[in-house]
Amino acid sequence: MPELPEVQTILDALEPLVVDQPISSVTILWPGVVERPGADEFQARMRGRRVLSTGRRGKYMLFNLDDASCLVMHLRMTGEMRVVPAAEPYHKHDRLAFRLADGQEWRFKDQRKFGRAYLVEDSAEIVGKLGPEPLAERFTGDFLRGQLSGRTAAIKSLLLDQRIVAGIGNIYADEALFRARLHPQRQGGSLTPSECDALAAAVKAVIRQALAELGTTLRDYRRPDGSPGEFQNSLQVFQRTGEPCPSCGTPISRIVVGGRSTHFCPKEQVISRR
DNA sequence: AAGAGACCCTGGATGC
DNA sequence: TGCATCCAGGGTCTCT
Repeated sequence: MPELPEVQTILDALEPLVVDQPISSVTILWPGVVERPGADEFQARMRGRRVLSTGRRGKYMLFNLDDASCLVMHLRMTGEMRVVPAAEPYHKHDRLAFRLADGQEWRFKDQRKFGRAYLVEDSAEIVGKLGPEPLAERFTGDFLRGQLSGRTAAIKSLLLDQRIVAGIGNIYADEALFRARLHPQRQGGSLTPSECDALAAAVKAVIRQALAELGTTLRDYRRPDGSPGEFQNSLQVFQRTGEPCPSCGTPISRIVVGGRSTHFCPKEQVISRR
């Protein structure tokens, strides 16, 4: 499932292939992929456009276009981006394709049809309500403490709330909570200042490492050249149920928090001390 | 306002 | 072997 490190890795590979290439035609293979405007208008307005630069906010990809509009895309669960020769047959799960001037085709493939494209005048229409980037200077323990104040929901659920911090999904939430040695069901507002500091630092560290290792490939995530990431080899708790905690050897537990599978060390991540 | 749960989807895994 | 059911989860929506 693409989270911040996967989205950034994909964008880094995609950028040199799509920037400055006029889009000569747009093929919508499944109309539901276009969230706004309507499919016909999307097709008409994208034709002839050129990507000037790319960007990212949380898990959203931003493609800044030459008419000052912005193509915003979200991969959700199973979205993939590839750039292939235009003559290559479509895959069953291809949903959207942009024909580029150099004869290549930029394709969006998405088995489960959760991914979306938005063509907007201002990207803030889509990403305006997101919290800070985890690697931003303003994402600190103090900031986190302010956001968590009074909140009774599980810290795991709050880490997944994109309005608090943008880009974290199920994998990195579990990994960060393990690194900070916090139980995923701790109430957000119960975290002490030092625990907030530790959690903010853990989030930054896990995101930095996952970026360096080009993301986590468990199933569907692929870089645009088809190769997998490497962070799956660095996972300490995620999807390691029953395997020994890398720190103390206790078998990793799996529970459901906020409807999401959650993995943690039951000995080192406890709800209350003593 | 905040929190909990449903919903959207497909296909792989599991169970009978 | 074949069929039904469960499960994965990001974001949005509804309900309380």
